[in-house]
Amino acid sequence: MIGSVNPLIAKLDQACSLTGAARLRLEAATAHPSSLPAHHDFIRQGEICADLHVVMEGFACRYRIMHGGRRSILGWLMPGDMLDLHLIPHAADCAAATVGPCMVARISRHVLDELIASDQNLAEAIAWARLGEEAILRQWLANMGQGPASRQFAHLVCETFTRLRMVRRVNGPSFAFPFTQEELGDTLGLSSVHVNRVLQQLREEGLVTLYGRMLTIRDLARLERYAEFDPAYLQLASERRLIMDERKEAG
Amino acid sequence: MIGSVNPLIAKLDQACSLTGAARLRLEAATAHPSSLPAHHDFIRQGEICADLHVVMEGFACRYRIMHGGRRSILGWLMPGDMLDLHLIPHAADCAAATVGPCMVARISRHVLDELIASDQNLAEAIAWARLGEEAILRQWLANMGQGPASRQFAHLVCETFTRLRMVRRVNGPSFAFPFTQEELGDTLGLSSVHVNRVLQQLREEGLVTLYGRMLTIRDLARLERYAEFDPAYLQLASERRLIMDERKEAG
DNA sequence: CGAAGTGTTGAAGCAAATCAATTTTCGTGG
DNA sequence: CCACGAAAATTGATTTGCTTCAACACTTCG
Repeated sequence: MIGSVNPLIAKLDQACSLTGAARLRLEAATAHPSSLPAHHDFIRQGEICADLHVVMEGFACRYRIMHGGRRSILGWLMPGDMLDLHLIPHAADCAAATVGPCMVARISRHVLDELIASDQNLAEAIAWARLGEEAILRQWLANMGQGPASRQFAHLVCETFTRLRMVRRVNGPSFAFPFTQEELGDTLGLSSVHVNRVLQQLREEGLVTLYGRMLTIRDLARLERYAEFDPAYLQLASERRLIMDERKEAG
Repeated sequence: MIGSVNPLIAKLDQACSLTGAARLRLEAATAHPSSLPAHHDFIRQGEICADLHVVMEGFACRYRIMHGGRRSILGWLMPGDMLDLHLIPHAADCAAATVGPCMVARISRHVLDELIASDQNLAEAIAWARLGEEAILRQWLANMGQGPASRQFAHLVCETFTRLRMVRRVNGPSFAFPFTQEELGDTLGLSSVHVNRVLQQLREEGLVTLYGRMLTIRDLARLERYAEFDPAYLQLASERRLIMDERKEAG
């Protein structure tokens, strides 16, 4: 299953049904991703990069080194996710690195401009993708630091599972999960020791297990309740259709 | 001083020097803000609002009611800040409310589209404003939950002071600060009791005092060091000029 | 003037950090 | 393939920052 679907197309198509021509253009633009090893920085903080990166396979993250040496992970990037989607080249306010081995495509600003100019629908889909990106960021802000750590982690798992499903990267209850406990700690603002205890707790409660680099959801419904997870913020795409319909009725 | 400068124009002009015509258009679009009382909701969560709101005077915030009744404040809005800057109408993922009394202008999507179409420079300035918005959001995520609560609060004060300065809303060391301790707690994810103790600590250290609804910075340099505050993320505007210069040299 | 909202203080409890030691897993070269 | 060293996971003991609960003072406003 993995690799069988272009994740970028899957994601954008969910926002605005793409034409065949648009699919072909996207397919061409992402046809030759580079294969990066685990823990490889591909955007440095402060670097001005005009090009767009697209994660095609594996996990990457955005992070920043804080005063005192502590690392803070500010976002996870999964297949179909774009980096620096802003239409303006600017200095990166945080670095980006792979977590496990990754496939990352690079689209030059020039090609991106062409893509957007060529297809109104595609331009709109990209705008929606950016909106979704922002929604996730705000959700992280709301999630982190609120309630017990086990709930926060459970929420993160629910989000990840949903995002992966949207780009057809899971179908069963398990998926590859290359984060170390220390990296999870850097994400949630917890010590790795405490992450370990949280994982044990969730395993004992029969919600989630993490063996090797494989995460398994034991009881999705209970996990979502436990995490207080509401997938609405990830489903801007379907919401969009509601809005379009409303407009037609109004106009 | 307060009210003497249109904060939206001040902000956008910092990103891309505006033409006289653009200033006039912005002035006209924000000429009749409505005056809202304190603690007044003006965007409800889930509401689909196509129009753009601009805070012209006072503080507002974005918030969400969490499972369990707790309120989480996800952003502060100050003079010159725009809400729903996305170019797409969509369901709000969090509510917006005034904190103290506020002046809020409303720009219809129609007028906004005209503004953007009329002036390339203005369109670019708005894109930069959105970039700045995102940078602040990411900074909040990095700030909250990292290090002691007193540092987090100090950082918030530094950011607020800098943002207000950029729109000419302060010149001395003091400024109006209408937040209750409970609202500060909802912002930082702390109990109001602990906020109270943090405030006392910062006062004892001679960094910040908060009397009535007026905040005074006693020692800015020390406060910034204490907060580990780096204003870079707020200065995308000046950075922009660097990038433009680079381009000219390259091209 | 009374009532509600806000700020202040103290005491007790708890979640998570920290420190430190041990085991397990993993990657690599012999 | 096994042996080795390094990275990651696990466990226990201790400490601390923050929460919660509760009472009380102060302010603001109807």
